[in-house]
Amino acid sequence: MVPDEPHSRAAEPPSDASVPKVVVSRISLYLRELQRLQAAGQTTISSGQLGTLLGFSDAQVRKDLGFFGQFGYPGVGYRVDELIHAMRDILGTNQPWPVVMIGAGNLGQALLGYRGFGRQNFAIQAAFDADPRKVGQVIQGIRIQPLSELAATIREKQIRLGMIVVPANRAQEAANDLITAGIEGIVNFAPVTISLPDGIQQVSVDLAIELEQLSFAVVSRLQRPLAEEPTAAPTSPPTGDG
Amino acid sequence: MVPDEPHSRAAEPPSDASVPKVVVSRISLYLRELQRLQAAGQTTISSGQLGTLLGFSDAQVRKDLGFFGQFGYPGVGYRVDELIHAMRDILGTNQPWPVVMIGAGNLGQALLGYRGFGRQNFAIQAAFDADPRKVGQVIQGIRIQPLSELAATIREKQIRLGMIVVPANRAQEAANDLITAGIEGIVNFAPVTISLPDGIQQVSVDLAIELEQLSFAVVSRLQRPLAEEPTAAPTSPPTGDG
DNA sequence: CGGTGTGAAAGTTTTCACAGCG
DNA sequence: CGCTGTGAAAACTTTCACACCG
Repeated sequence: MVPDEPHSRAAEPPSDASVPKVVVSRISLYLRELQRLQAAGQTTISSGQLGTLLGFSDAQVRKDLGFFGQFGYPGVGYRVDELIHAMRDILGTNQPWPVVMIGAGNLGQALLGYRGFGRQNFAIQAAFDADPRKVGQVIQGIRIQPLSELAATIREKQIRLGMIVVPANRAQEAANDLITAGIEGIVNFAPVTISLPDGIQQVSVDLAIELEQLSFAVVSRLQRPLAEEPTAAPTSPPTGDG
Repeated sequence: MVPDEPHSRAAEPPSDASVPKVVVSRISLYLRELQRLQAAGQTTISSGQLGTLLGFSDAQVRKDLGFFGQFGYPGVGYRVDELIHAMRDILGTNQPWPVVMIGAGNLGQALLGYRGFGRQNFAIQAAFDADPRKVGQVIQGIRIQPLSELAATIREKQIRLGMIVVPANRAQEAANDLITAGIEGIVNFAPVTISLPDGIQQVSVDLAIELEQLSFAVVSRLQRPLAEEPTAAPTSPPTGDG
């Protein structure tokens, strides 16, 4: 327990050692669930309830939160709205994040229209494509711009995050363009490894790999003797509003 | 070392304990890189080279492969084509996987046209939507069907994997439909936790969460003192053909 | 040599268990 | 009471280091 700061409850910066990635990914899951509970009118929740909804132990929920501060009330649990605010502070999403996209193909166009970003304070503010036939088109209210305008737009709109949605053989080039323009973090949807300078953050999403992980899970379960597991029925799932 | 099987080199089933998920996800990355190297004409690779291309240690590459069998030649490394074949055996992608999709909105339509699936032997063979205005439309060569036809189609086409690409409030319902129809694994793109019976595999992709992980990484780096890191230039990345 | 495969050591994450609090 | 926050123990993952191989 920290002896100074006798009253503060807010999120502290990750005071000394860095927080494991897997903890941060669970924070996002907690937040998503809490937002759902908030919309359903629930005002407090215990670590045990929250964990059960997501398949984690109560101790894991508490340990994860413990990396960032003290948010709970002994005997009561956590106040949902407070915890949401704290987690958004942790993740940085109490502030808006304008995002730039490179690649306006099939997938890029779908991302331009994806409703899930706005709620977490992300907004694609500009989109670029190397194909002159795409440039000038307006998709989901965003005009596709030529790459020559990338750096100026990023500067003017103060954009810090980029998404790469180009074919694999163009991805490194797109990354280089983003870095040159001063971007600080990249989500890469191209199915290829890209190299970035130190200090630039990246997250990768490879859709085919997600399916591979699933096919592995399916075939490896069949090869295993498959013990216990009494074959539950898919009728009513836990709707989780305690 | 296994004393029997004096000659076999092929992938063994995960003989006793289960393989950590993180190992399987790296296997997918190794495979992706190996396929790129194969296309570039490289025929052998060492654990050190492969690791360097992906940012892992040589020991980690060898340990990961060690979960599944022995694939290397001391003093030489691994034969690229052999290792690709072995990894596809491990992941299950030497066989074709027909896939069913529920939800033909923005994102679903983009996934119907995504070229990256075919190479790993996945093919979306049928797509469904609850909206009668979508039903009957042909998108990327696939006719959108009504949900009433789901079970029959899955049976006829022997489909084992499903993708959920519906809004959050429909996702559990879609999952239940898939389970009832006999699907064995689900990729869930809806931003909500879904409950499945034991034995049904799932993988989740939440696009907003990916961006959250990125914003966390960006803001937490700024709060940290940011030691060392001599600021490399984004000029020529390692193209990796040793 | 150059490189694999693998026990043993080191490091990391999860679970346990309980003092303390409203 | 019921639940948090947190050290300590257990479980797991990564790195080390080296025998062995062609």
